[in-house]
Amino acid sequence: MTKKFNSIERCDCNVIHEDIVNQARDKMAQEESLYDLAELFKVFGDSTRIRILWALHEAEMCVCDIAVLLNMTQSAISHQLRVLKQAELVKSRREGKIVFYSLEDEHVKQIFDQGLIHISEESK
Amino acid sequence: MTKKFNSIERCDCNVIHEDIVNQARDKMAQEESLYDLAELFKVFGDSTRIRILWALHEAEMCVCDIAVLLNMTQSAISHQLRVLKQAELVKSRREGKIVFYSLEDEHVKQIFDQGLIHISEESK
DNA sequence: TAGTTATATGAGCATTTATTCAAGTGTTTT
DNA sequence: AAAACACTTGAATAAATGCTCATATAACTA
Repeated sequence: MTKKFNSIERCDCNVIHEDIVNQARDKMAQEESLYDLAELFKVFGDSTRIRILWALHEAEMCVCDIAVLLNMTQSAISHQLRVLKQAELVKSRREGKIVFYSLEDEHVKQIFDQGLIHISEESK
Repeated sequence: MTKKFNSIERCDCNVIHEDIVNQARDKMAQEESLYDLAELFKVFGDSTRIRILWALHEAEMCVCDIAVLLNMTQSAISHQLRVLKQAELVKSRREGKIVFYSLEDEHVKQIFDQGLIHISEESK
């Protein structure tokens, strides 16, 4: 009854597997950008944003075109484009009244593809 | 004043860019698994889960080892391992009282790597 | 059998997030 | 200059999410 279940206490495993834990600790330190990585994937982890990216991979498009394509309001699309721009996944170009959006670079496609490989393996 | 701002109405662009929009529409139909893809990236889009995956890439580990490594409660880790397992990113193996978790396959690493490439490009 | 250890799980709570609504900016047209 | 158009933005709201706490389960141990 003295044991507090919800505290971060060491258990016997931690001692038994000490070398494994320390090894993993080194690996964690090695990659300090794991938080940035999570932020990047968070941007991909929304169906609206991923559909925008997928559409832009075909062609440069303006906000209202994307809106009708995804059957959503311009406002909603504009908000999400802002997120995508902050993540440096898309860039924009103004031509008069119209603002055209396109993919920032080619990595986007590669991140997509790796994900799709996993999806297709899953459904086997 | 008759214009409703927040409805999904066609604008002049949609007519002017008709072929581009239709082309993109074909591309959307082509990949009906975009929602699954978003779900996958959503799992990667959390720092706790991505650190778990990163740790497991080094070695198979039990729940309490991961907990001390990330300085979090066993409960929190267990909840996240459940999410990772449902996404088929990790698998588990029981050995007496202890449950060992490991990566389901090698795609995980590749998805990681693509993300890291983007991160490193960004910070240039 | 009772107690301990390792893990899982359901409910509750606080935070984040995606969308909507309303109002704004910037550009073109009349 | 005024109206129309394409887009942006801030506030509000509803839904989703991650963690905590308490409890449950499963395996081992005394």
